Amino acid sequence: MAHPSSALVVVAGPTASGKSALALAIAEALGGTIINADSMQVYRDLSVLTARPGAAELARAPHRLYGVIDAAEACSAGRWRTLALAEIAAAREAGSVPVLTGGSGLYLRALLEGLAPVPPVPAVEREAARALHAHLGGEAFRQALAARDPEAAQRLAAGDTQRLIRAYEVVAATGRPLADWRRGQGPAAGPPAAVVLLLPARAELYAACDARFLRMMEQGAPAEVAALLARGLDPALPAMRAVGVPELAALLAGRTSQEAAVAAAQQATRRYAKRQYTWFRHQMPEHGALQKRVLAEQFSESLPVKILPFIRRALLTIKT
RNA sequence: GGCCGGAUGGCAGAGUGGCUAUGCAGAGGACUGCAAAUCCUCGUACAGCGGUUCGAUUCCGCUUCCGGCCU
Repeated sequence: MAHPSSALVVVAGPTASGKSALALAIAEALGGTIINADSMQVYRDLSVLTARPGAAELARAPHRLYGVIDAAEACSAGRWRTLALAEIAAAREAGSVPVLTGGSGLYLRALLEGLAPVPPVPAVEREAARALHAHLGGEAFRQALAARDPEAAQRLAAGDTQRLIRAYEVVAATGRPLADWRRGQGPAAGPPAAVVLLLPARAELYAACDARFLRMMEQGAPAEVAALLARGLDPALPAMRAVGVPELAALLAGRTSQEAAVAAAQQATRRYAKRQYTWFRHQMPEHGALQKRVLAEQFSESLPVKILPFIRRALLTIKT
């Protein structure tokens, strides 16, 4: 027997804003299932460093998509979306409200707005694009792209390696520019949702970021990184580039002091949080099937009480 | 007390008689399949007061402060 509403709950916000705690409180109150929407918490090898929920939290509500992918693999917005849709369906099947939480804006958007139906680009094609970029350099590569996708070449900066390569591999593999694929799709709205956005004051959040990293150090972050490094994986893999991994790797290699490594990791966290603010302020989907509430504060014991009425109401009134 | 060397944007650190680096921090922004990623943009700062000069952050003097050495 399914839950009366087919809407889902989304708790978003920058790192260390307390979204996991809020999501947990909401899931407990509604009998929901927490589904991870964080690009780094999906990796099995990263637990302490990504502030993954611990045993105590896991016992309070079902958690899905945490630590389900090996660090040797690269997740992606598309792959995550497929996994998330399956988990959402499974939760509903079980009569549980899906509560999505995580700081990866692109993932949330892919879910809430849909993704252009670009067919998967074959690995050979991707490798070819990367090799060509490495060979030509940014500006010449951009010009090479202009021959096939003038619009993208015009829009992207020569230094924007990642997007340049993506645009190139898509035209190369499909014969159609990325923007073309997007147009074909239209404004495909995803599932209806009640969205809670946590945007605490900057100084307050930065302090929380700093304190949390110190806690991670005590909880064994260096050992976690040591174990990851021992696998000898490609340093270009996403998991290898998570905040704290390069910094602690430098510490373990004796290239820096503990104090410097911690400071660098804290700073990387703050920068990441800053980018998340910009994203959540301007890029979060807005459409008819979404009801959004923005809270300018961090998680606190009183927050769930404050926000639950909105969520309950939204779940009942959202058109499905 | 004397001699010498410094004083540059939040920090580090170049430099020049007119066009006022750079790095880091910080801020704003972009963002459709590696997103904890990948990028873009943003700062007349030259210790104070006089003087020289068409023009001083750059030259000179004094003051203050900071270092070093000497007594």
